[in-house]
Amino acid sequence: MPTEPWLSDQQQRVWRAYLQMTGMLTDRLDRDLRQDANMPHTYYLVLAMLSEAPGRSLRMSQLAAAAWSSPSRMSHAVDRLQEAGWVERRQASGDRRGQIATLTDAGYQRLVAVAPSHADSVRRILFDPLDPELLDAFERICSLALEQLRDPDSSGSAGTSCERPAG
Amino acid sequence: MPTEPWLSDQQQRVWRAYLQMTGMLTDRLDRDLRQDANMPHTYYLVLAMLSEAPGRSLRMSQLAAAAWSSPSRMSHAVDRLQEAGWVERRQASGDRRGQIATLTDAGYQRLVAVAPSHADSVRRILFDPLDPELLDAFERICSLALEQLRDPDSSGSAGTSCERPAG
DNA sequence: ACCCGATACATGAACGTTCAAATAACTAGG
DNA sequence: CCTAGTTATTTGAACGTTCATGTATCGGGT
Repeated sequence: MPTEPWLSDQQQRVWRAYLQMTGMLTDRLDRDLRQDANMPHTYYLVLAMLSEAPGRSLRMSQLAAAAWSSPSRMSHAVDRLQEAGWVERRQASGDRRGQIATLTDAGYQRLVAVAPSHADSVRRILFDPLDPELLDAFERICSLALEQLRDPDSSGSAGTSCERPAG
Repeated sequence: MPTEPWLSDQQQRVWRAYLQMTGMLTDRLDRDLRQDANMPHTYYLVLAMLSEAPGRSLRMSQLAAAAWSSPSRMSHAVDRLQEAGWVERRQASGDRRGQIATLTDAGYQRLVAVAPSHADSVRRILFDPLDPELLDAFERICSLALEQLRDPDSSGSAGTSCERPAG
């Protein structure tokens, strides 16, 4: 029903390049962060989001939304970050169900100790090679995909016929 | 030492869009594949790579390379795929250390049953919104990043000073 | 006041990935 | 040969994520 089945040769080529690129990039960032700060990239994002929030604090649900994480994942993550002494939990005033996560001084120091080399890696690998035109294009590509991802339509199976697997 | 510390505002914006886009996309694909075929996306890739190989077979190390996976991960993955009856192991002739993974008929049928809707999702979300220019740009962006990632230089810490975390 | 559903978060088991280490087989030098 | 070192693959424990479920708490109706 939609436009066409399968991917064109170029689309297929780009898709595989995309898969390899994102895989290698997250691998690299994750490995570096684990070496430098003993935490995975997702945990780094939690600290970064908290550091930007007023009072370096966010309710669990807001923190999960900010880091594009599920509530359950954030619960586990804050468990670990709390054990490490980088985040604290506090009861929310007004709503006794609410929990507020706060970045500790130790957590902030950890963050600022690691952030420069992390940001530098991202810039060197991903952005330095792009001229302004390509950067604009990259922004549009991400925005367009996000638009599709946020639409409630594209879910479930829509398969037609089949000859090649098209990994 | 390198060009500049941190990211520009636009780079920061694009980086976060990229993080959210890749996260949501892999989530969506992984969820769909688990529902349709009871396997994660990485396992789908294993089947897809095997299906394209001569004799639908590859040595473990080649399979790992084709799917951009570690040897250990592939070993565990083939364990599971073997339990499911989608892949078989066989001794390599000539090198008694070698193991050859082969896609079974059941595995191939599973693959072709799932592939259309999977490819369709990828196309709808990622490629349909792109005009030819943007698709070209996307290809160049991925290639440039991969070039950086393959270079042996960009590793370890290169941090300078710090004010914002720049998640 | 009570009930019903929704909301906020936590819990625990299952799963996939990673890491370090182990096993086994090949290869080259003495 | 035989030893030392390398290569191919496996193993098991630790970790992070997911899923289904559990436990409070809030809000709106009656």
